[in-house]
Order: sequence, then C-alpha cells, then structure tokens
Amino acid sequence: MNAETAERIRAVAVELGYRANPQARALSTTRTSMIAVILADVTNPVFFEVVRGAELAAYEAGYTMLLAETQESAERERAVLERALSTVDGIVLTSSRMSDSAIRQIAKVKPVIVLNRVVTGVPSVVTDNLRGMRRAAEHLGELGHEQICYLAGPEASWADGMRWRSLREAAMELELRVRRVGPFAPTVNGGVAAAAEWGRQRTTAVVAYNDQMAIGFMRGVRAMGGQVPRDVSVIGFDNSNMAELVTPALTTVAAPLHSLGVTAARNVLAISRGAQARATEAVVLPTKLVVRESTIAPE
Amino acid sequence: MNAETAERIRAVAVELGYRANPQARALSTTRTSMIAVILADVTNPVFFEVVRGAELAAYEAGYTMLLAETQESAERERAVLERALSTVDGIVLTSSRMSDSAIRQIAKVKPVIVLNRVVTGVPSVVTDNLRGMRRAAEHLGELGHEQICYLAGPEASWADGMRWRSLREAAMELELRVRRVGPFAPTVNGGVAAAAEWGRQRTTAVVAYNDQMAIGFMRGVRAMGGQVPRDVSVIGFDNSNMAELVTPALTTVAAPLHSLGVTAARNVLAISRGAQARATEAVVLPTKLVVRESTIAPE
DNA sequence: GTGAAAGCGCTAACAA
DNA sequence: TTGTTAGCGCTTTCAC
Repeated sequence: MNAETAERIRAVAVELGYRANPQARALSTTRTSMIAVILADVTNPVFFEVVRGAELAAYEAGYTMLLAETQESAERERAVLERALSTVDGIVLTSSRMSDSAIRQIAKVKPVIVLNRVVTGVPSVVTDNLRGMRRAAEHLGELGHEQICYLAGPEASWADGMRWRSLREAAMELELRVRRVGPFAPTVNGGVAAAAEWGRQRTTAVVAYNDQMAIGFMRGVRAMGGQVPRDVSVIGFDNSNMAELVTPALTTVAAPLHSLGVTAARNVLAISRGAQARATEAVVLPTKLVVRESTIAPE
Repeated sequence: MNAETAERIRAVAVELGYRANPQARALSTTRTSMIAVILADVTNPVFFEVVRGAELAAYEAGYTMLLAETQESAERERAVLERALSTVDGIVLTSSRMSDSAIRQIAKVKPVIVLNRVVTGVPSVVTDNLRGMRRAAEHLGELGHEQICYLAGPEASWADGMRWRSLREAAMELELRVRRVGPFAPTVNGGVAAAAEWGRQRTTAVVAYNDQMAIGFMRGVRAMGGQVPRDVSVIGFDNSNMAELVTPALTTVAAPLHSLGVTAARNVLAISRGAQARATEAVVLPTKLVVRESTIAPE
C-alpha cells in the first residue's frame, strides 16, 4: 500500500470518527499509556503544582494521568494501588504511608518513582531539603536571630526528618541555637497547636515543616495577642500558592513543586519504556529562599 | 463447584497474587470502571473539594478516577477528551470551554455530567447561584449598604452570567443599586485589576464572581491605600479554603463544592449503569452565606 | 512488502 | 448446574 492511500484511509478514519480501542491495544501490548499519581491529600496546596507538572509531562508524552487520593489512610492506599497496579504503566508515589519494603514490593511489579522520600532500591525525586534549610538558617542568622524553634511535621515523615536534621546542622555551623517542638499535623491546625507549644518558651524565630503549619502558627500567635513578624519571624517550606496570599506574606523555602511533578512523571515513563533506572541515586531538585514579610531582625 | 472450594480457589488466587486483567475484562464488557474528571485548572482551590468528592464517590463505587487538566485551552480539552473518551465509563466536565453542541456531541458517545453549567439535553449539577447571590445582597442590605459593584468573571462563563443576573434581580427587589465591572480573569490578578476599575467609581460594597477575585480585589484596594472592610465591604463566592486564611477573612457564598463532586460522579456512574437520565432537569445544590470579617456596615 | 492467523485474558452465550 | 467455545479489537508473528 502506498503512502498516499494510507493517508486517505487515515482521513476517512477520522471522518468516520474511528478511534482505536485502547483496551484492545492494551491487551495485546500490555501497555496502557496511563500513569497513576497517588497522593494523600488533594487539598494540600503543595500538591497542586506537583499534580499539574505530572499531568503535563504525561500529556506531552501521550499518556493520561490517573489520580487517586489516599486520605492519609494506609488501607486506602493499598486498595487504590491494588486497583491501579494493573491499569497503568507506572506509578508516582507521593507522601506514601507505606513501609519501604512495601514500596519495594510494588516497584518490582511496576515502575515506581517515589516523591520526596528516599527508599533504597527505588528511584526517587526529592527536594533539596539540606540546602533549603541551610538558606533559611543563614537568612535568620543574617537578620541577627540567635535561636530558632523548629515546628516539626508528622513523625513518620521522611521529609520532616531531613528538614530537621538539615536545619540543626546548619544552625550548628552558624552558631545558632535550635530546638524542636512537635510533632504536629502538617496542616494549618497543626501550626496553631505549634504556636501554643512555642508560647511556653519563646524564640525570636521559627521555621516550620511546611507553609500550612507556618500559616497556622502565625494565626495562633495572633490569637495569643502576638504579632508576626514583630514578635517572631517565621519561615515556611514549599512556597505553596498560599504563601503570598497570607498576611503578612510568608517567607519560605520554595520547593521545586512543578519540576518535582514533571521529573517524576518523565522518569517513571522512561523506566516503563525500558530505560535503566539509576536505581539508587535520588534526583535532587534545587530549592530557593523566597523572602517576604514574615521575617525581620529581632528587636 | 460448591461454595467451599470456590472459597479455597479464591484464597489460593490471592496467595498467588493473581489479579484479573482489567484490560481483558474491559475488552469483553466494554466497561472500564473508570471515570474521567476534566477541569481547567488544578490550581484553583475551588476544584480541590470537587475533585476530592468525585474521587471519593468513584472509589466507593469501585471506580478509579482519571484526572485531566485543560489549562483553559480548548484545543487541549479536545485532545484530552479524545484520549479519555474510549477509556472511561463516564465523564464529569467542569468549567468546560466547549460549546453546548460540542458537549452534546460527547454526551451521545459517553455518559456526561456537566458541572456548574446548564447544557440543555445533558444532565448537570449546579450551585444554587440564585439564592446564593440573593443572600449576599440581603446581607449587604441589612448592613445598610445601598450600592453594590459586581466584579464580573470570564465573559463566556455560564456561572458568571447566572451570578450577575441573580445579583441584579435580588438587588432590584431589595432596592439596592448595582453595577457591574469587568469581565476579568477569575483569578487573584483579575481581582487586582478589578480593584483599579472599581476605584474610578467607588461603591461601599463589592461582590466578586469568586473568592480568588475577591482576594485579589482586597489586595488591590490595599495597594491603593484603602482598607477592607473599612472602605469597602467585599463578598466572594465559593468559600474555597483560601477564604478563611486571608486577612481580613473573607465573607463569601459557600458553594457545595464537595457535594458537587460527589453528586456529579454518582450521577455519571448511575447513567453509565443504565439509569434513565432525567435529562433536562439540572440538579441544584444549595449554598449558604458565610459571614466573616470582610463585610461591615458602611460609615 | 503483503496478507492471514494466532493469541492477549477475559466474559457470555451456548451445549451438555 | 457445569463445561466448552466463540469472540471482544487489537498487535505480532509467520508464511507467502
């Protein structure tokens, strides 16, 4: 058949509204052109850009994104994974509640990329927590603060552990004192609770596990009659869209949310197409400190 | 085969990690147990709860949700739909950019539910804009305002048309004066632009197309040296999670975001299972006015 | 290069 | 009831 007739056939096909049946194709090729993104909470602004990035990367590669929310429930995460597993060509796991070994198990069956967490043997994409926290500490140091209180996020969170350790190390080098309160839920309400805790032994500066907590903290301080940044400087983490809408606008470590999503999706696609995963090496994406109104020099 | 052996087989099956292949099943049944949710902008807080509701309803019914973002591009919407169409059992269309007839076309091929828009012949689920706007007008009237400025959203938006008309009617009955400025983009920046426009002929009260615009408006007013609510009362629409985080906290008409998502998903599933769609009747979900700090009596 | 046929893993219709 | 078989619509292999 020559190229011209092929073209004509194609033309008639679209005219007739013919669409290849993806299920039939999938059945013989075992590839569905779909990837799954699993996350704990669609409501968390941190994920917006991640989801958008992943969807964009998928779209560009001709893939469709399937999104499932686990509502922070391990049981639901299993159920969701169970369902998606045989339907997709790869999985992006965000804020998973599962154990490392459970994740490795899944990774044996389908390509998996873990986001913001390191699981040995499974490729991952993470934020550069280390340098992010370092910049936060430097900023505070430059302003003249001498003591920092870290508002910890969820206990089991890999990212929380990294952030706290990074902050502590940076503080040590810069000769700042740090302490840690928590753990708290990584939400606005968690931040409010953290404010109460902080109130019992105040510091002139606070670094929160994430923006949501930082925002809650500011609110808590205000409820206690205090004022940010006059009474306490606060730094968040993520630079979610909330950060600049809040008053005072939040100084925060900007995580590369969009890139995180794009990179994760691309990598999972690459692996599913047979690329050799440089398994052990996590891809580390850079952060940057965004200084806004919530940090000033102490009195 | 008796029930007992059936059970044993089942047991062995899970032990062996057997999973029915969904593609093969879909091929013979023509049902995939997936629904698609199409939206313009994952980043818009209005959709969080909608998406969550839809995902929840899907999950409970044993379905998986496929999410696609159109980035406000009609072309992308087509492409996305093209891809999803033969992969899902039903489609929830949110903030579609397509024409009514294009939507009807799709609805012929697969069950479709339209959200926050009425397309004759296609079942839809909408917010009760009428009573919502009426409550907003009443609230302002009770406070003693006599003139209201409506900050219009996107021109082509069905919801914008409804909201403006509803507000105007309510105002007329309550003997308030209203005018309309815009259209503006339904975003924070759109609201900032609206503030400039409003500044040329001020009113003591403003009702915005949505929360995002209301927030942008407040910011714009502040940038112009004004203060909310002292200089102008403002009411948003949606009660997205931003509304209570902003300072001053935003008075807003709460749209039933979660129910919208749940209802849409359930209905599309029902139709796909053969339920007779009460085609023409849109399901209208109730709103409620949430009074916070951004509205007070005029001076 | 072109065409025919087998088979992907399931469901449903049909015999037994 | 139980067992058998014919497809679902594609891809791929294999013979021509």
